[in-house]
Amino acid sequence: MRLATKRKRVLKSPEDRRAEILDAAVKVFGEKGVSKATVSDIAEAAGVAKGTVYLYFGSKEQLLGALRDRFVDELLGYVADLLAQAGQGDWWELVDTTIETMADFMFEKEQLMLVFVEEGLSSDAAKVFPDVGSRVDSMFAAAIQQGIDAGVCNVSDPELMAAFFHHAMEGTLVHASFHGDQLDRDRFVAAAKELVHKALA
Amino acid sequence: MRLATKRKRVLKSPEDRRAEILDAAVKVFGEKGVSKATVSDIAEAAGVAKGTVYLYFGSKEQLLGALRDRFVDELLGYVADLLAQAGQGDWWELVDTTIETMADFMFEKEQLMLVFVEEGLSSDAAKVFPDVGSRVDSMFAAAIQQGIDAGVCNVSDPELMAAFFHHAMEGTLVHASFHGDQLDRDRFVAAAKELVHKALA
Amino acid sequence: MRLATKRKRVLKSPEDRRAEILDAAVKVFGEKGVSKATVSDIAEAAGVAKGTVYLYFGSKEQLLGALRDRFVDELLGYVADLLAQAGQGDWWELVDTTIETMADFMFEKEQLMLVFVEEGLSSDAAKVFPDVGSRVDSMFAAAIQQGIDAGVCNVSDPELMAAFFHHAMEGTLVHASFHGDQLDRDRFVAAAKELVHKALA
Amino acid sequence: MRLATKRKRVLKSPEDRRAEILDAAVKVFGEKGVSKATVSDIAEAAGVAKGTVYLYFGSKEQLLGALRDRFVDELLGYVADLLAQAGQGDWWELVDTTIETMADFMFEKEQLMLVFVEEGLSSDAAKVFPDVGSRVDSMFAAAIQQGIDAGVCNVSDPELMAAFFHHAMEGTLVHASFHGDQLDRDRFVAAAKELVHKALA
DNA sequence: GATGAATGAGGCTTCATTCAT
DNA sequence: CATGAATGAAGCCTCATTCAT
Repeated sequence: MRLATKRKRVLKSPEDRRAEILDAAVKVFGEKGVSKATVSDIAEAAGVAKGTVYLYFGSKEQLLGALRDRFVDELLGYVADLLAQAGQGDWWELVDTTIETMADFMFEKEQLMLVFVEEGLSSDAAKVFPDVGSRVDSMFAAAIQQGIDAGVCNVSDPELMAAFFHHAMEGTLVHASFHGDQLDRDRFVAAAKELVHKALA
Repeated sequence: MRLATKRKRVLKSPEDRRAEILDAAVKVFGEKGVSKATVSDIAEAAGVAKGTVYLYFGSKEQLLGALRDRFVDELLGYVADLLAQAGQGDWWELVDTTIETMADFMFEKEQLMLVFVEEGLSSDAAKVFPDVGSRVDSMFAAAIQQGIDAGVCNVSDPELMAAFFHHAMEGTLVHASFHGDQLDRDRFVAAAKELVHKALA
Repeated sequence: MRLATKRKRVLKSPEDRRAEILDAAVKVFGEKGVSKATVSDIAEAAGVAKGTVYLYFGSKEQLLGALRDRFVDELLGYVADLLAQAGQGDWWELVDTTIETMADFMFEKEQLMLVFVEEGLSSDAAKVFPDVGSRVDSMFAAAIQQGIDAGVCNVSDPELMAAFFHHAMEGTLVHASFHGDQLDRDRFVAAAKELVHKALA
Repeated sequence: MRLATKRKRVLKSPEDRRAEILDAAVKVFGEKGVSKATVSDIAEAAGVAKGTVYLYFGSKEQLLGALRDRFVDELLGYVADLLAQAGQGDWWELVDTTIETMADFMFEKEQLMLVFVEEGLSSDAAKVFPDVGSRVDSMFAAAIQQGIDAGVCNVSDPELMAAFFHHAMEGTLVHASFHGDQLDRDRFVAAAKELVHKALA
């Protein structure tokens, strides 16, 4: 006689199941780290059996890849929104909007970023998938260059400055997030704006 | 008589052995990532047998801890040098020296930083050992506060600004290092100085 | 509404369904081996869903048993035909007919024999179901004994000789079949007749 | 507190360990069949831990390959002995010696043959490794051809006849072995000689 | 009946750790 | 001290079987 309570068999739409497992993976990877997290952990967090995870994702590695894909998709969504507003104001306004949008995205995807900061280093997947971080840097650098060309701002090394802004925000947030410190969004945005405005002045 | 070739037994002082193993660990952890790296890998890289690693370090986890300890010690050495020069010039000079010193330290310890960025998040060790990153942030924040108090600089949120500076530099360097991009030290220092000077003006 | 294409639901008589699944099982077991073949493979080859296989056969093991039953039934059909002709000619004619009948049966059931040669050894089913091979041996042995009693042939060890004949034919055919060599039926029959005739002379 | 008794750690020469594991593998594969046998079973039968099996053989598949290699080596040893005696007597004497040698080999390697009869069909390894059975057939066929050329024997289809002899002996022995019937060596040899002598007369 | 998503026991394999030599 | 063969817990993954639809 088995002691284990048998999980109630629940059928859901494939999309929902997939999303549930991905959400559980974000949670578990974020909490225990990618390599310490087991597929069992993820299955349990998702409320499904281990085998179900393999029904939707061929392997732990592929599950991570799917996570990355979803992350990129969401980031691109944010970027699209940004670009839509690009023509509607002056350059400094766009800078502020960008900072706020990035901050909001980071706050929202806090845990997922944690996963990729850890996993990105050393994983083979990192070499296969496009590096989202580098893309963001390039976007920022191009925007700064536009400001310089338009004569509204001034900075010697737009590329490095873009990387600095990106990692200043991301690193600070991830670090706080990992240590359990709750960072105030408005305070964060205000400080980031001050940093960027002064540095580009 | 066994046919397997026996490693030449080289007698060394325990300190040297320890250091050799730690160096090998930095190399292997940096290349394969902490969890993918095996104790065998490290032993092989150090030119000793697996058992020998356990003679010097109780476990893989403790080996990582020792690595962290050594890192902190070295960082403190750099900081001590910094403080020794603190009284010898004005505040802005100290800022520049700090930036240069940090940059040099980071460039030198590039690979080791990679290890801790990967491992630091989610590891148990992170909770046990002092968080070096937070210490650096505090140091920076205190220094900025001194500048404000002395009336030589101005910034609304010294704490966040300190964290921004720290992660801007660290994140940019680690990111480049991981992607194999070689960053020029002087260019990096110049950009960092511009960032900090303008942000604190 | 699901996007997955639904298999055309074809209603058939249970007997046909059963036979189709058994045929598919012979094919798949023969190609991949009993243990490497999955129930999914069989279902797919039969053009039904996995669950349907379990509607007709309680388990993979029982499916194999059903296969064996059908094989035995077919073999018995051949044997019945043989016996019907037993009285109609002399003993040597019966021998030739037997060889030809066995050969035809083996050529026809080539793949199925492959399955049982693999599975038969070591399987639990082998202990439960009657050993067809032994039955054939006994039949052969009895026939030889009749020839001896009738004074038309001569051999020291009818039992072993019967086993030899059986395995000579079966082994040669299965071996060729497994290695993909196509064996000519007439050549095979001629050689078998020569073997048996001379050995029993 | 663990209930499992800890195995005493015993160090042996690699050759002995390897041989022990191979012997255990023969036993377990023979008893349970290759696919039903687990690596744990083999380890237990060998009196070692599961990991030890992987220290000597990279995988279950490779263990099987090593078994096959050893089998071939042993068979070749027997063949070498045979050839050494080839020139020393007349052709019929060689035939008898061959039969006896083959019988002895088969009786000795009974269980191992069981393993390969089962495994050979359907395994990928079968395609990679040379097919021992076919080699034996070719050897037999060549020997028969020599007899024909020398005018001492007569048969229409040497190749098929060789295959018949081979499978008659192997099949009968494996079949008996699998069903637990103990076959008398001398009786077996006598019957085999009668079969071959009469068939080749 | 028919389907195939869901389940979970169990197999293969890795590797941190131990300890006889 | 140093070694590396031996160990076994634990993880990834497969697939026979079940059952809601």
